[in-house]
Amino acid sequence: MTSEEAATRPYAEVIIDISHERVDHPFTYEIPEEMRGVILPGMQVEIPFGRGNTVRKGYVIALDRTSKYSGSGTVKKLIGPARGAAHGTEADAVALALWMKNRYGSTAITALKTVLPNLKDVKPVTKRTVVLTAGEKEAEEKTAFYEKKHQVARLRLLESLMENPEQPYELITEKLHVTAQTIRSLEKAGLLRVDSESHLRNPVTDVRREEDTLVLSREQQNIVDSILADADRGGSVSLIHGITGSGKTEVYIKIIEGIVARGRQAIMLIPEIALTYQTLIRFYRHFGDRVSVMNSTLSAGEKADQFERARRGEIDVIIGPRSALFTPFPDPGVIVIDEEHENSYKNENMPKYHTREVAIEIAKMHKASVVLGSATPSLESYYRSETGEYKRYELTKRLTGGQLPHVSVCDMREELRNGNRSIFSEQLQSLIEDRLREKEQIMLFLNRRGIAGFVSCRACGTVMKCPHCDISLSLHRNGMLVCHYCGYSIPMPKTCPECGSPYIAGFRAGTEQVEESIRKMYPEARVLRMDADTTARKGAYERILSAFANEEADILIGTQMIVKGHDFPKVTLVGILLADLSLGVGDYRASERTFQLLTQAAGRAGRGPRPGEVVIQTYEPDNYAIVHASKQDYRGFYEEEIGYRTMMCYPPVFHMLAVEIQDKDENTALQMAGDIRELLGKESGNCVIIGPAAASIGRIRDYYRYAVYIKDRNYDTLVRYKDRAEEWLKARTDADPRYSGTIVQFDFDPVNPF
DNA sequence: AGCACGCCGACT
DNA sequence: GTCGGCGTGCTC
Repeated sequence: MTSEEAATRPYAEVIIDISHERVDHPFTYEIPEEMRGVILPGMQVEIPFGRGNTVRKGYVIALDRTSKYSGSGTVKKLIGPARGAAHGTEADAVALALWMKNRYGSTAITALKTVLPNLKDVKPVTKRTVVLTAGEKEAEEKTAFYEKKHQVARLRLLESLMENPEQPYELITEKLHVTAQTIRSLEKAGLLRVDSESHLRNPVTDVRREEDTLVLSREQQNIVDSILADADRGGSVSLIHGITGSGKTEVYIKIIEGIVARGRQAIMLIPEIALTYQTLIRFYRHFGDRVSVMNSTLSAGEKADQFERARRGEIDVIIGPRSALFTPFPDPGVIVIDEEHENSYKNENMPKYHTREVAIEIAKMHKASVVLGSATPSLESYYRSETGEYKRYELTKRLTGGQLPHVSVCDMREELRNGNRSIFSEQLQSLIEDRLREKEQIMLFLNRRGIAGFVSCRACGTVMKCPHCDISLSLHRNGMLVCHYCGYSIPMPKTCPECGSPYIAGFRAGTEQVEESIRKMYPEARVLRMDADTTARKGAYERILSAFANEEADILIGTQMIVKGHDFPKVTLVGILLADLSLGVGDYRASERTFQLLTQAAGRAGRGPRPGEVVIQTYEPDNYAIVHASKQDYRGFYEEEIGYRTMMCYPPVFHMLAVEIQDKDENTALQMAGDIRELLGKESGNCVIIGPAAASIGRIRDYYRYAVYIKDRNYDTLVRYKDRAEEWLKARTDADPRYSGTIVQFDFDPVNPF
């Protein structure tokens, strides 16, 4: 909306900065005359609110010619802008936020804050420079004057400026020991000037833009051409299914290059922790200081700076996790989602959005393209590429030279029958010995889901549990028992609190135990371990990976985190110690997750010239996820899995809404869950309802957790059920104060079990 | 969410 | 007789 147009609309629709359903609707305020045309949608404003007219913050979502308020109260005047100025890109953001509120069921204010992160409290960093304005003659006169008067601070400042007429403010106050007061008085005297320019930090430094001679294969070039042609026709959604090492990154770079050449911008999304240094360097080489990075180590202020730079058109490309999706580019042309199957693309806070869906919505608004890439696409994306909703491209050749690794499956039940009680199969042991002899590297991967370092009594079997959560406590190095959900911690007891037996000990079945076994069996091997414990310190993650890349170790032992996209050419053996552990999780995505994990882990082997070997150890060698992963057969897995999803009415064939209920009182939670089930049962004739079901973790932080699931082919139908449930909930909490403390949240197409 | 108005116990 | 407990209800 232009300023002229805004000036004709004296009423503002404002969302109050309170995240509560009872105030989650627009409030009408009158804009004082002198501010008309200044106050624009997306702007943060201060408004008087409530009986006491407390000054609160709010966000303008629309402007009107006439008051929309029909109640009996009076329309108040807003106070003014809270901070900053509107830029013009916010109108899109407001529309997106309201779309998200409706689709995912959050309050408008949390949706707005997700989409307009620059509205969160951040202090702008300004760079101030002190500039000499006095002429040479005047300056010399004044120098003599100050010298005579023994005004040493002023003298120091002026002399320094005569030598160097433009200096950073901080340099003067710190090195010269000149106070702000002195600078101000010289400014008043007209001798100098303080320039302040809001300076936006760019985390990209010291990387020279180089002529990167990327030569694409025929396969790669075809994809780039096709996607760019689509972009010129108003955009498309494409899935690139490419095996590990098939050169997806080069394709992304070339697509982005094409989009930037058309004067548009690009958003490159990567999973939470997976941004490798090598990938980054390649983007820097290509786009120089026109690219910016966003990651979790940046402060809120630095993140806001990146958004501001994007808005001003100082950069063309942003690389970052989920939150980088909301970069306010003036004309985004492509959104790339790498490793699109990753769970971190689902926001687990409100609004519980999926990055893929929001990206597609943003793309629709801007006639932009979405490019999804993965070696193991999510069932969702592959299914939509089958129905034709997305275009699909295949990258089938490994460019890095190596062939696909040889994969074998070891039945651990048989090992046990043959008297092998160690955690390594005969085959894996002999391969480890071989690789150590050959001075090649090994990765041992433990799928750790489900086994923590829990503590139990050998005498009576009591497991130490958190008193606030349905979770067993895990033993940490410092001798404390810690709950990973609420942080509760107690010192490790000497005797069992139930039976008094001293035989109480940690049941160590994690990576630590693997490390210990390896050290015992192969004392000469150099071992690195990577898990939540060893990466707790900042930078530890990168340190371990680079140590391994520099061949400072022979064996890397780790959990999920070692399989994400890192290239170690010297690795010729990957051992997956307990492949079926993630199958036991029990939600409908367990097989998909297992298949993805195994395929990605196997892909780590043989990235160099030497062929790789992969050993998958399992107790369920016939499980289809394991069988297809061992054959690196995505298509085969997909066919089988989609059959299961279809039969069971699960996503992506159906959509699923999880209504998550939490209360400190178990009966209240259960009652509410039952009532919601009944309500939804009445609403929906033919769709499938499950529940109330106890959550996978029945209690967290003293809140009892239940869920009701409802499935339907049509997403919008589920949105209607959500709206209906919200409305009903409001009435219920009004009528019965027992439920005022009950938390009810919605999760569409859940990715992680509740 | 927060603040005001409202209807019942221990204080000058 | 009043001061104040926090239980409901509204906020443009």
